Amino acid sequence: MSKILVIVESPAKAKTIEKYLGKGYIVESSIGHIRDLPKSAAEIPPKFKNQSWARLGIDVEHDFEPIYVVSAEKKSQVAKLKSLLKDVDEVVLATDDDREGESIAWHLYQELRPRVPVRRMVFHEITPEAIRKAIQNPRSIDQNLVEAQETRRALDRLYGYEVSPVLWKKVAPKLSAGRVQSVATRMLVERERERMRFRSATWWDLEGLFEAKGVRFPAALAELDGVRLASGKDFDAQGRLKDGAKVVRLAEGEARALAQALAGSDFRVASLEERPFTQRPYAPFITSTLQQEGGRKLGFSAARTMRAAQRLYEGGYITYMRTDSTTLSQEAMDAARKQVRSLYGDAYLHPAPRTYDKKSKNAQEAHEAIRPAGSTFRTPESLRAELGDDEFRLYDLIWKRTVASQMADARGRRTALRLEGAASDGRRATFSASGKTIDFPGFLRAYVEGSDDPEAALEDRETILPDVTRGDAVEARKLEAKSHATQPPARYTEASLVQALEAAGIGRPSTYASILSTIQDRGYAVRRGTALVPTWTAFATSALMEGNFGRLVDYDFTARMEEDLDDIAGGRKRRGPYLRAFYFGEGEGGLGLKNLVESRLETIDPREVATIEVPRLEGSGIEVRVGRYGPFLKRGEETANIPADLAPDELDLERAEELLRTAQGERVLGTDPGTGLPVLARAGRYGPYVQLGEDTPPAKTASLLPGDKLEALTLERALELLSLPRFVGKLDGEEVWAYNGRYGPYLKKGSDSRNLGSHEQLFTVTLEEAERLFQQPKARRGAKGPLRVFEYPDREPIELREGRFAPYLTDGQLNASLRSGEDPLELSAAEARDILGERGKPPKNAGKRPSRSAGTAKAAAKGKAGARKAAAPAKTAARKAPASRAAKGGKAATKPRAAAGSKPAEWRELQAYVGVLSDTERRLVTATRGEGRKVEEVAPELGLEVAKARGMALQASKKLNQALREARG
DNA sequence: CAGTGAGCGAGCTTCCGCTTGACTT
Repeated sequence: MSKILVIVESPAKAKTIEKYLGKGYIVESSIGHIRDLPKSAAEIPPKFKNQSWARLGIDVEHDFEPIYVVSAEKKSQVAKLKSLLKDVDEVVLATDDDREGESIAWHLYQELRPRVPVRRMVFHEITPEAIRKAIQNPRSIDQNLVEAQETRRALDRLYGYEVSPVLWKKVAPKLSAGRVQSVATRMLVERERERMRFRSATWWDLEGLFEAKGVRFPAALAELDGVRLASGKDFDAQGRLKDGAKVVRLAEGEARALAQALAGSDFRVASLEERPFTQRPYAPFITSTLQQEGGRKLGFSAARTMRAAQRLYEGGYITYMRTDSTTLSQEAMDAARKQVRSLYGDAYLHPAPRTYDKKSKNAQEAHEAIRPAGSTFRTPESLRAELGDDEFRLYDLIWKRTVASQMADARGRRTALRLEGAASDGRRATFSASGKTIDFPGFLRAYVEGSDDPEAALEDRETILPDVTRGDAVEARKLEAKSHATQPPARYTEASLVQALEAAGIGRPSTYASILSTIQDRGYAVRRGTALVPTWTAFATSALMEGNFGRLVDYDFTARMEEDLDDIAGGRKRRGPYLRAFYFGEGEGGLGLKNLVESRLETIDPREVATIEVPRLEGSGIEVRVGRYGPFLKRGEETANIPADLAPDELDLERAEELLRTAQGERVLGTDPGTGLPVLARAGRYGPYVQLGEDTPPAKTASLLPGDKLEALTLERALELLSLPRFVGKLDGEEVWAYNGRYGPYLKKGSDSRNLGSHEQLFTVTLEEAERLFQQPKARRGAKGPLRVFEYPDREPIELREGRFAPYLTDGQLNASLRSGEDPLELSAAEARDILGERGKPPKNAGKRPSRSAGTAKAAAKGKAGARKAAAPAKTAARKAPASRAAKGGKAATKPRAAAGSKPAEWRELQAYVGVLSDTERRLVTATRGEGRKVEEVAPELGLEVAKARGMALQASKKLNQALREARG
């Protein structure tokens, strides 16, 4: 008997199908994609490593030929499939019937290279008949569809891997950009910008409680003397009444006076309108709506909803949970209708089977809607005992929604009632009340959709009005003036962002949940309650993207891409030309990503990118910037960290001033008894420190030591820190001092120095210990020694040393760092030799450059290409290099000094270069540094604000130092 | 976003979309 191997994507699906197919069939799964472009350097096959395009995983020079690798976690599955292949006579590739599914089938074919016949087929429904029918109608792999997928993959890779590095260099390392996440982030940012520009308007009205025929009901003032009362929709986002709005706007006093004037008035029914309505049930669940309702009704995050759904699917309780199709199979339709009839009766059944149009853009519809599995739906109650809590609640939701989708419309009436009364001042007031009566609940018996807006949900409930007719008297029980305010547009929640992305055709059901975690993991958004609040980093990134890669964050970008992919799938376009236009800019309207990125790397000024526009701070001289240590405010030389829990739209001028006043972390600890000067704790660019005196420059500063916390610092400890350096004693006639330095604690004796083991030793080290330390050679090469030494008969020994970044190997000529997977303890001599041979490199700075300034180095490296714009790129480079180092968790220790080894220059040395300064700068520095006067005193004479003068003085000093360095060569 | 002296050495971060465990807590 012949055997057939059927390969599907999901193991759970494989299990189900195997049951239906029975003997003669082996059903296995690929577990999704089996191959992909290499993710990182470690996955790139060695033979491509030297190619300039290797980091992309796509040979952009040869028609965008992709490199595919079987990722580590799929290797065992691929091996399993290969071994199963040996014993079968035929292979059936039954992956999903969409672009990705077709591609998986093709990759399976490529990777497995079966020697037996291969057929491609698709199931749209998992029932014995449907599967048997599919098996009888095989087709071949659709190469155009595969090509469309490959195009999509390449475009996403090129976008992500070309643009992300721009962010690393201009904003912060490890950030990312991508077709989906960058648009998602932009949506959050744009909404927050609206909120930041928003000005609220307030108005007043009257709310009354009326009674007629024994029924009490609320009604609100709608008109005054026939003119409509202003309400929220009459105001614009600036809090102004819209042009041409013919309305009355009541102020508080007027509203209260009117309430008084109406007290005791007679009211009559002026009009009564009744309109019938019907309401259709909602479409069965797809991934996005399931996530939305899971969030609204159950309070689940998108990820939690999907975890529960996955378990339900694996247990065979529901159909596949990653779908964009609202279609129910015939089997499901029958089951739902049967259940409606038995649970609610024929009256509740919609006369004909209901179908729902696909509603999302770019839907691929490879699966059916999410619904209870099987041809008979099990009721939630019957599963109570066997399901976990989350699963039960989610199943209940799915079951209700599916059943409701086949039920009858709800029918009811909406009534609008208007009441009139005359005020004592002669004005005529009209109140309106609305009611809603459900005559026949239909599907509402089973399911009411949740809402993001609880107020709207409340209004949705049934409201009963008394059975009155025109002219009937109505009694006012209570009349109250009430204030209202317009609200800014609401922030996105996880659910509403998914909805917005889906509406724009961006992202796929399988990725919605991970999009949300990506933008949170990258620090573009944080959750506050259910709301997603964009961070300042998101503002900086989005502004960069909008200003420099506008087309890539266009909301229609994906939509246009999808059209092009459809053309490729339909054979009307080719992958090559399309990608060449996108990447190289060939052809009309081609984007030309490669050149765009190159030119933007030159032109984008990181300082500009780091500065964020905040409308409410315009003209105040206060800037918001994102720096290495997070967002901060800046006004001249004053700075203050912006607390993480302050949402961008909450930062107004008042708050900003307050933050600057009590600069975060900055506080006065007390007074130094010795000098009488105040002791301040502050957060600086090199971390927290304490400062003696309020002047600029302060009398003294000292960094906090590793165990110290800025928030918990005491005056006592601060004074201790400020007491450094400590005089330890005299050795050989020279003074020994204990310093806390850039590279840690150390002892200094004349021009000689030694590291100390711990910071506490600064306070405890004795002269005897110091003497011993100075007797030992300097703690460099010899002191630490290699971790291990590998010896070889035929070559120099190789040493394994502890490095600043990671352990590394060296033989004196070549060095190579160990990578994450390589254990320094497990390493063998042979491996060490291989590693050094494979990627050993001679030291870069073999004692050539006097300056380690990154700015100089980068500018120099740019050489010919950058010569034209030498000034601008140099500035760029100077800032970005320290940024990338610092963010790695390295402290100030790795910051390069502009001029190694130079001491702060003396004024008399600098004086010679005042020619490089402007007139004002020169007068300022001469007065402060030359004559020792205070900035506060000099500033008014020069017509400057003190803060500005401080900044100028600092700039001037930098210029002078720069000039001095240049002169020294 | 403060100032406080030394120096061998790097390699990586990142995309979107298809799928589950294998890990630990």
